[in-house]
Amino acid sequence: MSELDKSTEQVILRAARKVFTLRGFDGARMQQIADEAGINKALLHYYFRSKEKLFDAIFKEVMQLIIPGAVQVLLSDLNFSEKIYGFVEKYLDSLLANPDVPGFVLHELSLHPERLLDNIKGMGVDFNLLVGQIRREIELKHIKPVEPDHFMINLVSLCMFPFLARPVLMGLTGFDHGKFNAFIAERKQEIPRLILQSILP
Amino acid sequence: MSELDKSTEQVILRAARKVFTLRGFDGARMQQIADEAGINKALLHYYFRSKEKLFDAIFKEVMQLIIPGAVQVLLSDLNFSEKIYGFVEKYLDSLLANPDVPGFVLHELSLHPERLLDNIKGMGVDFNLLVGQIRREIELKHIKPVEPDHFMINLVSLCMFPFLARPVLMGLTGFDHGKFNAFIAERKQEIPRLILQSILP
DNA sequence: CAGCACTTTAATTATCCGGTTAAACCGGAT
DNA sequence: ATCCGGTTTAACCGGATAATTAAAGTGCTG
Repeated sequence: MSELDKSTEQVILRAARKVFTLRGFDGARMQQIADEAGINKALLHYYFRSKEKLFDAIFKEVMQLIIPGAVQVLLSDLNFSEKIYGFVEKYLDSLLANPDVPGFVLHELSLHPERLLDNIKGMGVDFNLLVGQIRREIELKHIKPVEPDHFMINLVSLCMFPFLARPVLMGLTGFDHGKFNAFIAERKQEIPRLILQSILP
Repeated sequence: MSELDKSTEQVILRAARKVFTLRGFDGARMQQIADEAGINKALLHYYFRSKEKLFDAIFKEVMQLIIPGAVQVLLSDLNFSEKIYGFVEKYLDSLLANPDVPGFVLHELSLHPERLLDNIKGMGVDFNLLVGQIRREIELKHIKPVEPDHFMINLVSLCMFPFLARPVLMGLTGFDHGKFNAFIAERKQEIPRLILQSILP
């Protein structure tokens, strides 16, 4: 595999990611991906034999893009407040860099949970480890007793939802691109404040 | 238009809603909708001339299903805490009755914001009215000063997101259908508690 | 009965799209 | 120069699917 190979493959993957995340698997067209990559359909199939194969490739890529980075922070040895601030900051940044990935991923997961959930399992996101962390913090009286399930869902909800609702926000309230980004930036303080004051003793 | 007409039309709309919300516009098949309704494709086109027309019909229906009911509570003359508890309770109930509507709506909105946002505008959801309510409560010192934008987004995020992530929850943690519903029921207390303690003086 | 709205059946058209193929081109490596 | 992997071009295939049509049937109503 030559240098050119790699770069073409990358060009294709970038194009595919754009089209797939924008239109979903069912809405994406191989022709559109080829156009976006500046190549032709034939070459697309030369690299990736089928739409499914191409999709699988970018889905893995995209999952690694949103999940693991921010989780590291939660497993570090910062104190609890710092962890929350750190997580939210990192997570929002990675979502800002890929604003339509969350909607894409959740939509595809809801269409084919069984097939796609394996991708998550096999990538080192250990839900139980996080829950264990929280239980420990409770035992140490660093935080009030909370249901770890609700805590995690609350945290992720508050970070991710604005991206899922972005079209509505931008269409209904006068949000433009810049205003939306500023809004998310504000949430780097807003979310930790909301979460923390509910659980700090 | 006879009684039979109406009931057939209703049968079609119910079938279409099921298939569309489950698979999205691009994933939905007219044949599948006909099967689900227990009729044939020809009759589908007899009532709704095209897939687009049928989609428009159910999209309007579905929007009215999630949006306006719960908002009433916020505009009533309950005190602020009661409003929040009431809103969350009502909203979660209507989402529980239509668990895959949120994902469907947000996905379609992100594909065709311009075309679909009109549906929202023309249905009496006055965002500014809600913001006004919040500002008034602040002036009256019923609640601490908050950004209305963040407040509203926080509230909706916490209610809606679990439904968007339901496939993940049910695939990753051992949630089954009953556990999920119980989890949502818990959130009728969890969400107002979280929200309120951040803004009550 | 006759008319009318609704419904079915079955066949057909037109389009879209994923995938394939063959032939040629190009540039770098052997 | 020759070979070869990457690339282009253009045409094509086959299947899926939305949409249409014609013809007949059903059942209610006036």
